Amino acid sequence: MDVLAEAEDHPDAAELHRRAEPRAPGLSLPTVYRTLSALEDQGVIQRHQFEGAPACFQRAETAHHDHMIDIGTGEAVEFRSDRIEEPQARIAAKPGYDIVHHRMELYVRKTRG
Amino acid sequence: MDVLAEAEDHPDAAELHRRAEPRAPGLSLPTVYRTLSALEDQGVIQRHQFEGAPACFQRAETAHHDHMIDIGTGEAVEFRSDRIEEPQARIAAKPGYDIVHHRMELYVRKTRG
DNA sequence: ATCAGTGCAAACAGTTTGCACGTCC
DNA sequence: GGACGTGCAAACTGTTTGCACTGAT
Repeated sequence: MDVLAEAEDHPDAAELHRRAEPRAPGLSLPTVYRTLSALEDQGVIQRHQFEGAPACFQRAETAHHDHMIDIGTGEAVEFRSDRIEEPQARIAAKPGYDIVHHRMELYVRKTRG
Repeated sequence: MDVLAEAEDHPDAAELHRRAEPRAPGLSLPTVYRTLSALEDQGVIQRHQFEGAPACFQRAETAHHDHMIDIGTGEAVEFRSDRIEEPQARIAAKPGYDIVHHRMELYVRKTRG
C-alpha cells in the first residue's frame, strides 16, 4: 500500500487504487479504503477533505503545512507560515479549548494579466 | 426559506427542513437543497463543510469570520483574527495566485482540568 | 398556454459494511 | 482449525436529478 510513499501529489482513494492495482493485481477499492483508514488511525497518513473533491491522502511524516488549492486544476500546493500558525492556540485557549487539529486552506486561481 | 435568518447556529439541510416544515407544510428535502443552492449562488448564504458532518449554512451578511468546531458537541463557534487573515494574501500572491476564498477551521475540545 | 416551482422517487458519488472464502500458522 | 485479510455485492449518507403535476400569469 505504500504507493503513497512514492507519490508527490495528493491522490484520492480511486487514484491510489489505479496506481496500486498493477503491482497488486485484483486489488479492490474496499481494501484500499480499509487500508487507508487503518493507516490513518495509526497516524501514518493524513486524510484531506478539500471542497468538492473526494478525500485525498499523503504521508504524515512530512512537516506540518497547510494547503493552497488551485480551483482551476484541483491541484494542491503546500505552504507553511508561522505567522498564521502562531496565533491559533491563543484564540482557542481563551474560551477554554485545546486545539486537536486545524484546517487551513486557501482556494485560489491563477492571477490574470 | 429564511428560517435561516432567525437561526443563531449553523444548521444543516435536514435541520432546516425540520424547522421550516411547520410553516410550510409538505416542504420536501429536495426543495430545501434547491433553495439553499440558489441562495448560495446569489451569495445570500454561505455553505460550510466541516469534517465528518453534513454541510451547514448561514447568512452571508455576517462579517467575515472563521470557525472553531467543538469535536465533542459538533458545535461551531465563530471567531475572527486579523493576525491570521492578514498574511494569507501575501502567501498566495507570491506564486502568482489570487485567493478566491479560504477556509480556516480549528477543531477543538474543552480543556480538561 | 406557459412558465417557474414543487413533491416524489430514483439516481448519484464516495465510502463503508456483511459475508463467504481462501490462506497461513 | 482459528484468525486474518480479501473480493464482491450491497448498504449507507448526503445530495442531486428526472419527471409529472400544479398553480399562478
